[in-house]
Amino acid sequence: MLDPKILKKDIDLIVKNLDKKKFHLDKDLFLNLDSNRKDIIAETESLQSKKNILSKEIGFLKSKGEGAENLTSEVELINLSLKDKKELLDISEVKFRDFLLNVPNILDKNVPSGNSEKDNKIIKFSKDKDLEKLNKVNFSDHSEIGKALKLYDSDTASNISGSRFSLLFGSLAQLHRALGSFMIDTHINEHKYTEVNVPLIVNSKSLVGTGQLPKFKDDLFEIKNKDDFFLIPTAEVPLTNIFKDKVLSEDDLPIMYASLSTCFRSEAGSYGKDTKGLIRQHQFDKVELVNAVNPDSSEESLNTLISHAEKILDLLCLPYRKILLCSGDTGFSSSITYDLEVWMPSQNSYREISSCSNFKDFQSRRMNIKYKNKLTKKKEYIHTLNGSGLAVGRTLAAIIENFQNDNGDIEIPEILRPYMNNMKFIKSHK
RNA sequence: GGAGAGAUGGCUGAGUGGUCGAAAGCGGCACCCUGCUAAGGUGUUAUACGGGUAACUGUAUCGAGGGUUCGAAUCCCUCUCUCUCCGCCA
Repeated sequence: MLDPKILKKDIDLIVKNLDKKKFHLDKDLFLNLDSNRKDIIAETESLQSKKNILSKEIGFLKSKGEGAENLTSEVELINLSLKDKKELLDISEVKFRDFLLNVPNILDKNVPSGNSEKDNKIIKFSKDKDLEKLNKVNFSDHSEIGKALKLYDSDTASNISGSRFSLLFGSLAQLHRALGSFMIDTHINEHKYTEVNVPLIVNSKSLVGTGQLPKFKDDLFEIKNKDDFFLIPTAEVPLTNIFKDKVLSEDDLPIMYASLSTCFRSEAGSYGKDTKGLIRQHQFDKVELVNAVNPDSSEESLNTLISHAEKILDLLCLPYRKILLCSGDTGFSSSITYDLEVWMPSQNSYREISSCSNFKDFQSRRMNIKYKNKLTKKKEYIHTLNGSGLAVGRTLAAIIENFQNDNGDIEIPEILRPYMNNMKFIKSHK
């Protein structure tokens, strides 16, 4: 949520900024809502004030044993018009807040202008990009490889659940589990995150806090027989909401939480896209990194956060590139987003495997997360950031495709072998 | 799922219809004092939204929402959450 005061003050600048995000901010509507609300507040409060004064006087008179019928009937009259005013006020407050909740975050000055992913800016390629490997022999899709090994089955999964679900068997299931463990272990041990085990079901308030609601309800799975339960689309939601309504001490910042969790997305509107394999599932595992930081250091924190995600790709020796998303591709809540994209040989392209964003005070304003600033002695909004470190299913897919040998076996990246009983290859399941 | 108890400021905890944004203690902050020194004293200490250059001022907030009343932390209703006991259960 944007600060309504700043929005009003810099409205023309903000309209321009959000224009680049392909959001049209209705300036007149906002100014109207704002002044309308203020007028009603003023009227309501002056009535309320009158009422308070009179009521006190009645109390005073009665304590002296005197009658106060005149005053009582006067207050009754005030109450009548107050009731109408309060109804108007409620309506106007709700409209005002709804408006604000639907306005996206403003873009960081470093975000390049652009409309679609074509305008995203490539920042760098991974060091050990193995071109020989990239151009190698076999371009089988990971799902084909998995099926050939008899360790992957989407047909049976769709009987059990429906489309966009998978079954993994044997050493492929083990590799999947190893990946999750390796990632979270690395962040805990090397990057000093605190591991958190989170609820996979959250209420709508939490989703409003992080920005999935009210605008993106269609992307979520809602639980039908229970009021106000949603499956999390990412652990970002519970992790960031840990801080909701808290005032943190400046000394505690930054707070770094990491969680390996299952995520659920309805993938509405992506019919026909990535229908094969593990790339776009209704259910997938992901390690999520969330930082709560001092506003002064959020830019630096984003770079560090990205390096944490990159570290995983480096350790796995997967080829990737780092992308700065253009204005049109940057998400609703984000001010600036970098993606990491892993090389997928079968698609001859890079695919998103991590998305790291600085939300600045957009989420903390929605969630009311503050810290006590030692210098100003005021409570101020913190900055929140998050990133995937990494999406486990997509990483598994990338490993299958990038580490496939000519004979069809999959070589297990060295760093994962301790998690796999020192197994070196995944061979076909007989 | 059944039975009961509860939810008050950063924390503990008083407060059952008016002068209560709320006693007291702890904690925090500021200043002062000092041969009782891991001490003492004094003051101060919430948030949001209005109005005002400002000093300041108005309104709201005692889990949430509704109701009774001229007036609600206090009475009534609904909901949420927490705790205790019973049942069930990974």
